[in-house]
Amino acid sequence: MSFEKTSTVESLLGLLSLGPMSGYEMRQMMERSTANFWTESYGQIYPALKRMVKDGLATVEEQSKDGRAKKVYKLTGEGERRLRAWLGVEAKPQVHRNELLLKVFFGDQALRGAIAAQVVAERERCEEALERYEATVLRMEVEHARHPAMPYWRMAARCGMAHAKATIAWCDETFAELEKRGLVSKAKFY
Amino acid sequence: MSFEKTSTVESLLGLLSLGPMSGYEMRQMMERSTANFWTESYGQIYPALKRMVKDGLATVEEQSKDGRAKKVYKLTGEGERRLRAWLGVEAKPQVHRNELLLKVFFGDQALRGAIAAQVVAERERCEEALERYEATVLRMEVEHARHPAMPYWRMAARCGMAHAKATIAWCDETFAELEKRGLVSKAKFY
DNA sequence: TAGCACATGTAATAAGTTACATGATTTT
DNA sequence: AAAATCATGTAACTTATTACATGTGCTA
Repeated sequence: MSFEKTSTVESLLGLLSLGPMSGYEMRQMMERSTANFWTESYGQIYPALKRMVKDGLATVEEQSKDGRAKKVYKLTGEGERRLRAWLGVEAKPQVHRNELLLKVFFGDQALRGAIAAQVVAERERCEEALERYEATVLRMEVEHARHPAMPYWRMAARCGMAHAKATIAWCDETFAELEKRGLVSKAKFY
Repeated sequence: MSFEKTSTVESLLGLLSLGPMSGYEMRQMMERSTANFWTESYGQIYPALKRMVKDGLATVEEQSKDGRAKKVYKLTGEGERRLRAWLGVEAKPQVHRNELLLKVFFGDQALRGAIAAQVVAERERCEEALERYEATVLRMEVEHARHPAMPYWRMAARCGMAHAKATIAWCDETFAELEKRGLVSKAKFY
């Protein structure tokens, strides 16, 4: 069993494990559940679905619900096996590029206040992410309280939330240090 | 001033702000300093350097140190301005894909013990990252104690370390929960 | 009737890795 | 003498986003 470099196909298999659905619905579902740590564009989804059918990982059925045509995909046994196999393979360590850290690293070259502004902006982004996580979990708890996968959804969300919280703490600490060093441009923050 | 989607050129400008160097040396330097949050391959570096010279962001000088030829690049005023401008632009929020979280999210489909194993593996990766960060900072403190950029290098490292620590804590908490739910395959961990 | 959500797809472009090709020098 | 490191580069391939093209059905 060999896997591609990225997990586009597997993310779709995972969604199909929750029930048959169309490419459009997959995109939507990602937006409402995994958006904080995984998304796919239509440009990836539709070609991937074609490959999946060709490879026997899913089947298609053209449905015309209310005159509106859609292609509903369904996981095959082979698809399930493939998903399970992928879930058992250790993700190999990959560098996730972090533009903020790159900017901080070269911060000595920035105009006074620029890095402090980056830190403030990052803090805001993290607060937003945290809110998104909280809203997502809350909605899921309400809509799918008894779903067997719920504990896993909660675990995944908690990891993202832990990241966000740690980054917020770092932002505060770092902003304070920049302030102590006189590297915060007053005009912008008081 | 408009920027490309990624910061390959800017990462090279940043390195050149520390002093003139060759493409090979840039790669090496990244490996020894920003490897935890930013790397570039030669396939990116060499073409980018060509573009940079063409765009007036750097100049080249062919040097033959000890009979060995190399191209040493140097930042121009325009290159400096460009770097400073980039440092002042807020990074727009991007989803960084997290394969581990995707696997946890679909963990209900995994074989017993598989997700616990993923969590254990992630914990190890984070411990390693933490060690790399500590070693990097230590080496820098020794080699460049009085470098004006040192405070920024420390800040960047501390952010990465905070991430790693937060993830380790999440791993422990999550492993404990999986254990409580009987989702750890005994054979593998005792 | 205008606009939005539903629905599927492709083409162009961008971004990035890997493997290969080449050759010098230094270390083992 | 072999292997590793220094040094530059390109070609093939993979991955991903964005914009475009097309059309239906529902809602304001």
